Amino acid sequence: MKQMAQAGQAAHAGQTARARARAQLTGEIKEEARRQLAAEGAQRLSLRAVARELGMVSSALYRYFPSRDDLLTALIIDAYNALGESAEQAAAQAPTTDFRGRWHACAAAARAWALAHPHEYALIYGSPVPGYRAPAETIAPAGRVARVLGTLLADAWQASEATLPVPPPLPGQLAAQAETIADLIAPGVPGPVAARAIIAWTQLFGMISFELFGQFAGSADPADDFFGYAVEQLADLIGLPRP
Amino acid sequence: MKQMAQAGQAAHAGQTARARARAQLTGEIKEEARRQLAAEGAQRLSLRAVARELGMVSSALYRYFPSRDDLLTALIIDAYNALGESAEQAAAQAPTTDFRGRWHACAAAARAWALAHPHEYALIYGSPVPGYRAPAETIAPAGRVARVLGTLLADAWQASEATLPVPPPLPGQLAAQAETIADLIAPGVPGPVAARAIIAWTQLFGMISFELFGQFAGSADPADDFFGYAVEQLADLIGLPRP
DNA sequence: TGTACATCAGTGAACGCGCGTTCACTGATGTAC
DNA sequence: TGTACATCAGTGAACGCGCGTTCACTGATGTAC
Repeated sequence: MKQMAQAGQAAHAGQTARARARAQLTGEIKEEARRQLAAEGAQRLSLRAVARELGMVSSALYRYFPSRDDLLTALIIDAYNALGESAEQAAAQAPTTDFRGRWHACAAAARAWALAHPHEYALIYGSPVPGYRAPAETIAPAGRVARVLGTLLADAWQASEATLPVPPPLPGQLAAQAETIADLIAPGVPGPVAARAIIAWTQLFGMISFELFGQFAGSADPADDFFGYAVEQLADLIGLPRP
Repeated sequence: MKQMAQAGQAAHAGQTARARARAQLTGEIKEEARRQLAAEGAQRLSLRAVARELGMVSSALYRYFPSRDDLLTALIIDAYNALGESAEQAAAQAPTTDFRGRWHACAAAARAWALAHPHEYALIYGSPVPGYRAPAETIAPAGRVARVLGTLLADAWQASEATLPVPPPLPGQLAAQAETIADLIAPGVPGPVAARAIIAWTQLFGMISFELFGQFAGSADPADDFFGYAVEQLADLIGLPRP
């Protein structure tokens, strides 16, 4: 029995049956919670409903998540990771030296993911859930899309340092903030360029939110062409070379 | 008695005591609801708590608002109007021909209002409240900030038609959408310029939302300088003449 | 100007709902010797 | 290899809460003649 467990597949190596069951049920709980989140939105997500759907008693969930907020946190982290992964993979499809292509792919993937998972998007980029404070573990996953942008910008800068234009110096605190960000996710890129990348990043999610939350009704809706156009303008703003 | 009422102040002219009492209580209900909204957020706003605070029985509120959603709608309209009015007034402070000044003032006022009323801002620009559908009466108030931008843009365009650059034509559906918007709020402005104004408008609220919802933590926080810088970049993008 | 009737505001009780969380418990799984 | 004890998962009942909305009612305000 013990030998069987030890000789099991790599994923289960060394795990007892109990540990395996626990891992699987934890996954199932998150899956069901995600389903309800997608169907109803974050504030309608309840532990009791999740338990009901899984055929368990509600108190049993407390063996897996110490409170509703912890379940929410897990979903938030998953959402950031899913969005980030989708942006990373899309950007990786474009040729490494096609910086504009990478940026367009990243932006389009983020938008597509958001449109496909509106409630999960709202959970991470919408109004904060009242009474909930995001713990530190969410920070890293939350930065993945920005990192994609930072990386391709750094690559672009390194590839054509001499030909890219450097914008004028930045005002006040922004100079230091932009340098910090550049050091962190786009090493080698000058602050003024990084500041414009922050604009692009903000604009990207601003557009997605507007589209998803219905603010484009009567203007840029449907937003496909507007989105593409704006992304192109942002590429110009941060100085990505035209192919 | 009747004569007194008829000879009353203009605001009350022709109103019976009952009608006046009704108008005032309606106002007090909204005020208290706004207080709770500001303190706790939209999903914690409850009819019962409002009634309690006003010393009424909860069912009495149904004489004033047929349901919780109707109260929410009233608050949404008020919020759009307060934000819009504050942007309009700020923009009107700048000299009419200082188009950049008007844009900066409008943007700064919108941001200031949002920071001062975070939950009201979240109510109108955050994730939609699940199960709630905004009725048509919210559309006009929702457009007031955009209208400020449209008006100053139209003014700028009219004042210096010859010297402003016209961007290249727009792709796909966007051309028609931009023309429609221009006709509606910025008559005389070419579509490609209007499209960039939509970008500016999106970016404005994208930044405010990011700041309010905590996404700038670790990058552009505090966001004062970043905000001013971005607004300036947007002025360049839409081609507002430098003073 | 006074009276009869209609309208309306506010009351208090009730309906029916769902929620998060705690707690003492049973029985199965895992571990140490 | 077998036994004794410790750990853990899941149960079922309960606590205490607050919510939106309905309904029959009382008494005050307004209106028509």
